[in-house]
Amino acid sequence: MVLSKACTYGILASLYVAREASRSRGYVSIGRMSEELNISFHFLTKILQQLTSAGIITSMKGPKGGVALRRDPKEISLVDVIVAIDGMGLFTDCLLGLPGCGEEKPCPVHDDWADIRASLFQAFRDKSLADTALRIDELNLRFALPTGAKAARDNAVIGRGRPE
Amino acid sequence: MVLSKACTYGILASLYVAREASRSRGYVSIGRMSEELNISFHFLTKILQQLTSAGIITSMKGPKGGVALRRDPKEISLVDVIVAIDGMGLFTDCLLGLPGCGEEKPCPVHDDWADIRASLFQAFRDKSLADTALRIDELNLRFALPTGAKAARDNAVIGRGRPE
DNA sequence: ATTAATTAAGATAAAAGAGTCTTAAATCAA
DNA sequence: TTGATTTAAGACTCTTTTATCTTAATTAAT
Repeated sequence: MVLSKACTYGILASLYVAREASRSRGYVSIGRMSEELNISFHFLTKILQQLTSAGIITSMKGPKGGVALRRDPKEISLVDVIVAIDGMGLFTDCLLGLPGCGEEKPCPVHDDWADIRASLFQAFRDKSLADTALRIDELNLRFALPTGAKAARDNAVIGRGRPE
Repeated sequence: MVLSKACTYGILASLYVAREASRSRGYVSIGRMSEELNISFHFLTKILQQLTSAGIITSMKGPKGGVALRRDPKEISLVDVIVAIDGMGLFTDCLLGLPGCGEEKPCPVHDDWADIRASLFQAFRDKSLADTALRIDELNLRFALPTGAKAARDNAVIGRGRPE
């Protein structure tokens, strides 16, 4: 797996918050978000805490509490979210896990992987939450996780409502 | 992690066998290979069994036994090894783990990731064990895993012998 | 045939990742 | 102030991956 599950959840949640932010002011409830995205509430909470300590979101306790983006969604890239949860490893580590691999002492696949991970980094550094959230609405893209195993078919899509 | 540890070990082992094959005939001892690559013998054995059942290598028991490539190393690509151990997921799955993500029903990052995973596939499909093993010798590339934690510095390199 | 060397295979263990549960702390509303 | 709501934090469980250990099966050499 390229991204950890926690990281993919973090991205989906960030996009969800970015979309909500463009609709109404105020904080987005984690409980509601976990239901709509079909992500375990407590697990999601932990992930959002990581995003909080990374300075990507802020949180507020109590009624009407929840989370909100800390900066303008135009200024937050997907790389920011990925790095906050999975670290820089994807963009820096040797594909074969050989420590010390680099330009001076490359591993057998260094050159190819270095190119590819660089384009990965570039693609996701240039993709802001704002852009990506906008694309979701414009193209009516897939977004939420399926509710069950079989749900891989009747794809849940935010904005159209989800099947019970 | 992009590739599982088992998969990176499988690649290193395949390259090792390819290099040995170009030197002497006969089977390559798993015990010796595990020592030189600093990979746990029993774990490596299991990985090689996967490569065996995938038709990439053959094995022989008994004295002078070991493993050998089943086909011409020019005809075995890194993709073959990766797929044998980690499956096709890296080259087919949605980055965000959304099942059903595809051209018709893309996820928010589908387009970028589809490009990148395609170039990943292409790069490693066009890289044969023969080519890669040759490059190791020509450029005196890094190859083996470090023996310990600190060994990340005094990088072990096959062909120069390893420090005790 | 016997023995030593070597891979195969299965059981077990340790570590990491993913997910759940409980309690505490903060906030809002009445 | 009290109570309800919501996030924070830590302990705990479950699963998968990684690694080890033991025993069996096969082969070569004597």
